[in-house]
Amino acid sequence: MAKIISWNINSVRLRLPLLAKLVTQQKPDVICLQETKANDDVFPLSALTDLGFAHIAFSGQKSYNGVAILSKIPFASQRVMQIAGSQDKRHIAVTLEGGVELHNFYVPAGGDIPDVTLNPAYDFKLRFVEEMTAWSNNLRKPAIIVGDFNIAPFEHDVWSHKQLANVVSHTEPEITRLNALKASGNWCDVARHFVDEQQKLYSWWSYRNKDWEKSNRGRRLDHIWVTPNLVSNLQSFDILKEMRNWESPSDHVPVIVEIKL
DNA sequence: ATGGTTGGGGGCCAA
Repeated sequence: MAKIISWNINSVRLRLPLLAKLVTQQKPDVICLQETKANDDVFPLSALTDLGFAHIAFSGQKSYNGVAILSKIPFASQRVMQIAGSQDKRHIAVTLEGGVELHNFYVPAGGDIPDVTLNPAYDFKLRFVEEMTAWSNNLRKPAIIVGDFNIAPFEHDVWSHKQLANVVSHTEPEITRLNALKASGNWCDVARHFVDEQQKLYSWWSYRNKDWEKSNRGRRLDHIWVTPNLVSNLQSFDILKEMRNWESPSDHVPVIVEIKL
């Protein structure tokens, strides 16, 4: 059984102490990070190796984006994709020893205005997910995709379906495209495999709130999906909500799957 | 309708 975590860490260097605490508490085999916000030459490789991860793949850039996979399981191979014509570091993939492909994505947030003619970032986000779909169609199986998809697809993936209907992350064009991606690989949404669709489920709470826990205006932006042939291998799913109250937290909390590889 | 906070990096931009 392998425990795999996906977490938008919002600066890998700033949050090394939280990462250490997470590793101590959860003892994961693999951690996929997004928004490392560090160029490769300042990536804290030795500190992460010291946390027990002998195998680390990373692809970063200065200030923005950046992804990494920390693993106790060896990699048979690793690679990155450039998506939607961008140089952004938003994807990294490894083939885990045993043959399962693990893909880690940081989907663009898409800016504030949900209009492709007024907001190039929103257009980029939609095209990014469309290109993921084209990629997914040609994927060899079995595979796991994780990451900050920056889209909350279901009604109860947001605190208010009505109030967020025109807010980027929960708009119809985004959800339509995410559903197309999901259908292209017949992907299993692991969170909703374990937790009923009618139950509220969030992985992100804005910093711009006096009391995130009391207002509880969350969104489920972080996802773990597996190919159909891995569904019977799923053991558990969890969202580490309490980590949002740790000192100097990310605005995202880790999502966790246990799966037989 | 607006603003609220955070991180990186040294300007504001992105989230």
